[in-house]
Amino acid sequence: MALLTVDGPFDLAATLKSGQAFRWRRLESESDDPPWFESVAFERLIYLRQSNDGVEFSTTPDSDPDIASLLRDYLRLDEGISAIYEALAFDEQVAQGIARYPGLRIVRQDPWECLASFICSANNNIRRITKNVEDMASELGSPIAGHAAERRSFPTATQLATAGEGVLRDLGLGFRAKYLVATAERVAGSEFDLFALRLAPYQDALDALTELPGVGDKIANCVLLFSLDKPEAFPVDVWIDRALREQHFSTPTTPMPRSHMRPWAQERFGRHAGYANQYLFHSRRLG
DNA sequence: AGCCAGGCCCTCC
DNA sequence: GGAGGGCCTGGC
Repeated sequence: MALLTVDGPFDLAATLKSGQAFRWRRLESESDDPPWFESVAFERLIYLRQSNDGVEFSTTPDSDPDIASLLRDYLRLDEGISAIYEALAFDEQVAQGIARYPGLRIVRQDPWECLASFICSANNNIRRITKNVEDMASELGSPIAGHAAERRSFPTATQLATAGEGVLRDLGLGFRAKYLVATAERVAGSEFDLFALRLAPYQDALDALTELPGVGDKIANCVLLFSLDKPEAFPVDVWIDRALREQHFSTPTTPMPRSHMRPWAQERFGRHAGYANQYLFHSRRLG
């Protein structure tokens, strides 16, 4: 076991269970200690637990000496969260969210797993998205070295494309199956470089993503925010729609259509729009 | 029974 | 460009 030191507010449970990533499980704790969270990443089983000093972690297998830096990176532990909070404090609704959930952070996931997971999110609920993602891993992913009977890595684009629509439909993915396969084929091919979008400007990356089947503006912005280093991304879903409508567009005779909300919010919140989004979403959803 | 769930796509206008 | 309907599935 080892420790990741954290600077500034950090809430592991809120961060891992806020609908950004879908493979974190809260394990039953035997005592009053904080619970462990388990996931599969970096071809390993990953365990994280909040402690007074930061985040404890262990992985299996544990042979990689760089795993600590990978986890720091995943959890964005070196992000200057306090400065972001200060920059967003002008908005009353966001400020209330920050006060209620200090330390809720935006993670930095693997882009492919993030993209495939959010394709599953269309017209779906978080509970079922979680099941869909886990079922794809169990059925199509690769086992962890030394842990053949346990959870598997999320399938690569090639693994998903090879499986085909029928297999995914049988797994219960519904109409998303054809989108998953078609997008997996594009990502597995040589023309579309998903990882390279981390270095592309926001608008270029957005345009590229929305060319993919099953990926519209909302899902693209989720992928940009949670995996492609675009902190200005602002996914507008039903919860954000409600939150903004209630706060800012409740009275006008012509209510703002959803398509206008993202530009409006990005103008308002600027380069930290993604954090504003996460707080509006989390606060409104948990009520 | 009918509606909703962190949408997207297609068709019409 | 935008409004309307269909879509897999599961839970209430």
